[in-house]
Amino acid sequence: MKNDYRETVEYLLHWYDLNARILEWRSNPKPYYVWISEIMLQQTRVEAVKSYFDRFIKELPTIKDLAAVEEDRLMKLWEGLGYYNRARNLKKAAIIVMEQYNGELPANREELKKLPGIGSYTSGAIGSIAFQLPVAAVDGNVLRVMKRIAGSFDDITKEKVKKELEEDIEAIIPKDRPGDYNQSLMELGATVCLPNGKPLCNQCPVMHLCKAFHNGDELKIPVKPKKKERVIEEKTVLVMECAGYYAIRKRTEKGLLHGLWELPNIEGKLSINQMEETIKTLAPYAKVERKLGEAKHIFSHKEWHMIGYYIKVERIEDVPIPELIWVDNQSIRKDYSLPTAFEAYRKELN
DNA sequence: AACTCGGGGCC
DNA sequence: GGCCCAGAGTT
Repeated sequence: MKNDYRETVEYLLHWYDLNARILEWRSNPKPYYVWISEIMLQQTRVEAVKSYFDRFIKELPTIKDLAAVEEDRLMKLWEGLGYYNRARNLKKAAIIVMEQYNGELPANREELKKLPGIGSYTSGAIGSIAFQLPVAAVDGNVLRVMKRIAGSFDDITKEKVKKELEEDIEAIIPKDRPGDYNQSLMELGATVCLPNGKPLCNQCPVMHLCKAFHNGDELKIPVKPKKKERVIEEKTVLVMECAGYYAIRKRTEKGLLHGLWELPNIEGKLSINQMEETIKTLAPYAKVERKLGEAKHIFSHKEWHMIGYYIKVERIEDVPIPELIWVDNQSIRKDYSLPTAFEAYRKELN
């Protein structure tokens, strides 16, 4: 279904001029800054990104620096932000930009989209904000705002709906300020046209154009189907300590949190008796000192339900588990990316 | 078209 | 306890 959003342009741009938040990557929209910020902002709120962005740019001020950064350093810069493939793809793309684009991002949406980690939204965002290309940048905010304005009950998780919206936007996007128009839609979605049933319609610069508001449907839109339940995984986490050093290991190559570090852990929740039996076979001279509390960590699609044990080891040689490395707490904090999922047990390290 | 991939903030 | 967030890549 085609929608005409032409009338929104003047109101949204004017509102954006008065209400845009001051953000580092907005004040200085160099392609590299816009790129890094847009990747960080994928599925991530502005407030969470700010400090990561500043640190990242300070550490890796140019695409050349990013292309050369060491994997562990990169993961450390991303630690806690989540979706770690975003960071790996940044580096991959930076190498391609150095080798194929003379060190500068291409000012072309299709070329941008070829780079790892840059899809339809991000290519539109970088294209319009950094290069003033008249292209749409449709994210969750834009879908919500536009479907409310149109009074549309389309299922916004459908790819076709997103594609049609891109076309509708590109039909009316102002050629002199495409990046500002896209950002005005996102800014409105983030600060006024809020999700979860609390839009601030009385503050909205386009409420007179909004069919959802007119019809009293603003809480029913956007339409999304329900998500399926998360899978629950039970784990027993071991805090193994030897003279102030703690055992950690690198997670396997693929899948959840791959390539990051973790506290050693076993499938299933072991009772203290089971733990004592198990430790005999793993490390005969280790002692189960005490039970730690239970903890839960929720990912998008699974939950870890964990129990922990504090295990004391007299000599590292007594633990014949080759994949473990033994590191003091200060080094872990400085050099090893230990995901937030282990936070409850990480507190035991000192 | 469905699944995987993090973490946090807000109700 | 559930929702959603300036989504992209893989299957």
